[in-house]
Amino acid sequence: MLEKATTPGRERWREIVERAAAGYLDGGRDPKQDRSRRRQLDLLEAATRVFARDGIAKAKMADIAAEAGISVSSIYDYYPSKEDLAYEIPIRRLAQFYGEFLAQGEPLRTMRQRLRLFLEMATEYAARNPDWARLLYLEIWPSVLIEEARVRRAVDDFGRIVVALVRDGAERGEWSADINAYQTATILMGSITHMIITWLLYRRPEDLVAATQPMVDQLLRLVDAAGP
Amino acid sequence: MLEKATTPGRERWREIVERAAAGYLDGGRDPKQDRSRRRQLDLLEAATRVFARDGIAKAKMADIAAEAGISVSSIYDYYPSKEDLAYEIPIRRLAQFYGEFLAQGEPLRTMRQRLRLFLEMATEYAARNPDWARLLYLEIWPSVLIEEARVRRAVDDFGRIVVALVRDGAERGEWSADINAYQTATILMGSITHMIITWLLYRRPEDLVAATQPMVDQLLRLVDAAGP
Amino acid sequence: MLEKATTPGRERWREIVERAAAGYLDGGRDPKQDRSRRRQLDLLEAATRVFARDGIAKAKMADIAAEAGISVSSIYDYYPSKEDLAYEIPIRRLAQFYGEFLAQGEPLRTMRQRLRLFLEMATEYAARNPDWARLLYLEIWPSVLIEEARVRRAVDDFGRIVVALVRDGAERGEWSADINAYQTATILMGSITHMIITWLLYRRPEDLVAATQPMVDQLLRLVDAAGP
Amino acid sequence: MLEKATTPGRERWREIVERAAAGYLDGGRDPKQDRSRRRQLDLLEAATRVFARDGIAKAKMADIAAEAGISVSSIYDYYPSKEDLAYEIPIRRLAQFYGEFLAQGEPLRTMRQRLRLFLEMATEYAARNPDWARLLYLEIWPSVLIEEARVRRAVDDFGRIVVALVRDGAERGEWSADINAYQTATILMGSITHMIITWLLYRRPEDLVAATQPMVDQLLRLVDAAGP
DNA sequence: GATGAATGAGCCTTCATTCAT
DNA sequence: CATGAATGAAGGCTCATTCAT
Repeated sequence: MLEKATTPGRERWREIVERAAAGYLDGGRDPKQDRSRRRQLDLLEAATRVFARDGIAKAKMADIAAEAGISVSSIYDYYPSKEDLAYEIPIRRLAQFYGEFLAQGEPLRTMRQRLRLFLEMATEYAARNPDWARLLYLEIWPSVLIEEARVRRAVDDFGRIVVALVRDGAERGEWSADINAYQTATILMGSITHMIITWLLYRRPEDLVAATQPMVDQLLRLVDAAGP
Repeated sequence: MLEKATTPGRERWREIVERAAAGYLDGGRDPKQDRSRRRQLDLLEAATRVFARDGIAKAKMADIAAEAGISVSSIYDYYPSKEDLAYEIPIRRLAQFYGEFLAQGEPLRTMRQRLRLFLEMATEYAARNPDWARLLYLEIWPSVLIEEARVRRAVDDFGRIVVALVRDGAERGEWSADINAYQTATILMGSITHMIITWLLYRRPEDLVAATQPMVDQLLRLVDAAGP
Repeated sequence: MLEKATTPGRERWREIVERAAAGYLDGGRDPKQDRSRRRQLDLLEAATRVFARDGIAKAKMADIAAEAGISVSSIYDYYPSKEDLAYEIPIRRLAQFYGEFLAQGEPLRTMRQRLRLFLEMATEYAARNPDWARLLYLEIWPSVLIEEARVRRAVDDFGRIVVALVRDGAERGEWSADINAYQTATILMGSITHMIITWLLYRRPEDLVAATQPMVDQLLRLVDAAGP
Repeated sequence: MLEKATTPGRERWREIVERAAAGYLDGGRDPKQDRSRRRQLDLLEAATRVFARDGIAKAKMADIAAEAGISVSSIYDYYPSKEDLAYEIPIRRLAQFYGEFLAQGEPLRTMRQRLRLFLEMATEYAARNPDWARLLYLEIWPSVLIEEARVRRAVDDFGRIVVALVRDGAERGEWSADINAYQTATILMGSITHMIITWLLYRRPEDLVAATQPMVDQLLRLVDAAGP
């Protein structure tokens, strides 16, 4: 088992995260279009704010354009529809998030550390980007209606990564091999997610990041103690 | 301490649940209007289905009317607007849920049992009423836009009850008095909620209720082991 | 001329007024239906208030029913449509008004007196029944849309009577035979009507009836002085 | 006079008319938007026709759009609601009318002439713009419901101007200083208004403008002869 | 490349009217 | 008789999307 622990095949998490992080590398930049790039990013940020505030369904293209300081019809130069615009945001943001996790998680030694990192990064990212967090946790995540495959996959990767980390840790012997990875991942993700949502809705706890740490401690203890 | 265990002051949960369950006792029924009552219930169920399927924002009154087998304008005999119709559903359903929990939880001996009951009832109720669950967990819960106080309160009571149960258990000495009730409640609720949402979105795990039990076991072990 | 002054043929006004006043004698009362009669009158008064307040086009049957203390569908026992209800009011009221004028005007000696009576009665009636006056002067009179012949006729009789009085006075030698009856009637009616409308809209002058008298004096001087 | 006769203080009418005429000078035109201006004017004229025909309350936006040859939603590019559209018409038209009166009335020598001008202009304007006249005299003027301050003021200015002219004439010694300006104005306005309304409703007299002149003669004789 | 202008499709809501009881 | 209950028809308004300039 120990040998196996070093087998590349076992590093499920890396594989998943790498693919997830690659999601946004969909084209080189045309230097001529840098100004256009900038506009597009402004647009995405403006859209994030408006979607977060009004919800995707009720958000108006006119409001987004105003927020971005461009004309409504210009939006259609970048995205063919409101939906496409809305979906581009999680695709990019999540890919970026996964990329950051990859960079910071790679040097770490244990899965336990990576698990902690992942959970804490999630809250930190949310705390730093509350509009985006609202959009992700309150709009996109729960949306039954989103069928766009790339969005679905990007969101699902979140859970897959946690499951992979738990499994990888088990295989490496960091905790019981009998651990129910799926169930444990549900607890980890659900707890973090719930805390973030509560913060988004009620601003409680006041300091989201600070409150996360002890909870992660408690959650990791659960992992350590995990039986079947 | 043991005597205190029976002191009314300690039974926070009862107080909260009783008030929450009373939410729907807002009027006796006029026997003459039984037919009307029936229509109204049909309407609420039809609305639940449509809201669950399309989301509140995108749901059409015409679809609801068709689903209920009545005319659109008849809906307005019962509710003054789409919003009001949408809000009536969680208000009633949650009150009913709290009422059932009160009835089943009262005879129990320990808070631990009540905690388990509450969490398991949540998944059972969701499994039995998937449309309603979709509406609650995917639409109403995450909605930033709902400001109607009664809805807000009914939803918030969910968390309040879990916190109260944890606290009551601590005071009765069922677990460490140092337990961080709020954090623990976050974990409990988040885990259950996350599992339900995952089931609603992906039908995984296949048997929601069966999958819940071991997770609740694991969660309760967490409570038992809880330190500060 | 004097003989002619007493000739019945000359008394145009009487003929017109008598026919106009007869408008409401459209049926004897069935003693059994006295209660129903009462209800109907209540309804008409309630409708007058609501029509005066909201305008005929915007008035709602529901409001009228509420104001009358009956059910909406009961209204349809009396009148087949909102329009019919609205039109019944001026038909009755005007006939009643013409009847009163006939009674009070008959004993008078001169057309000048009758003219004065008619103009003053118009303001008095308006002052005493402001709701009805609003309905007549602000809704029915200016309405292009009313095509119901009986209403049209009842309203038109108002002008016809004034013209007839002017003509009769001329024939009786009370003023110049060269008087332009139509033009003079326009001035008389327009002035009175305008004063009433101003009062209805702005409550100015405060005392409508008191303000009318000097104006009628001035108007009659005009008649006296009338040339072609 | 003699100079004093020209003293600003006395020229009440000028002050009122100038302010009233200024109502529509609410912005220079952006030359780039000339096409848009044109559309807007077309729209206003189409709306005038439809409002005149069906009444404001019963007029349909769809009909107005069809009449103007544009789409319904385009109307909302110009005016936020049917009411706003309806109110813009009298505001503009009346300001324009007051402006024309100012231009033509200024060079005149006597208030008597101005009074005649004003009354005759009113009928001429109505005869030339029967749709607008219908809207003003049959819909807006009598409407109890219009509370928009600018409309109210524009309409009220009509009466205020007549009163001012009568007063100014009295002060200049053109007629008795004891004249009851308010009552006289009521007669003048009421007569003209009544004649116009009669013409609008029944097309009688056939030639409105021609019929007006002798009536104004008669009315001015009344002013000349006015006592208290 | 950017946008002002225009629109069609659609949806919520209102309300006069009907009818079974 | 009286009415509660139900509805069809209609209309104001919104808004994502298109397109000529």
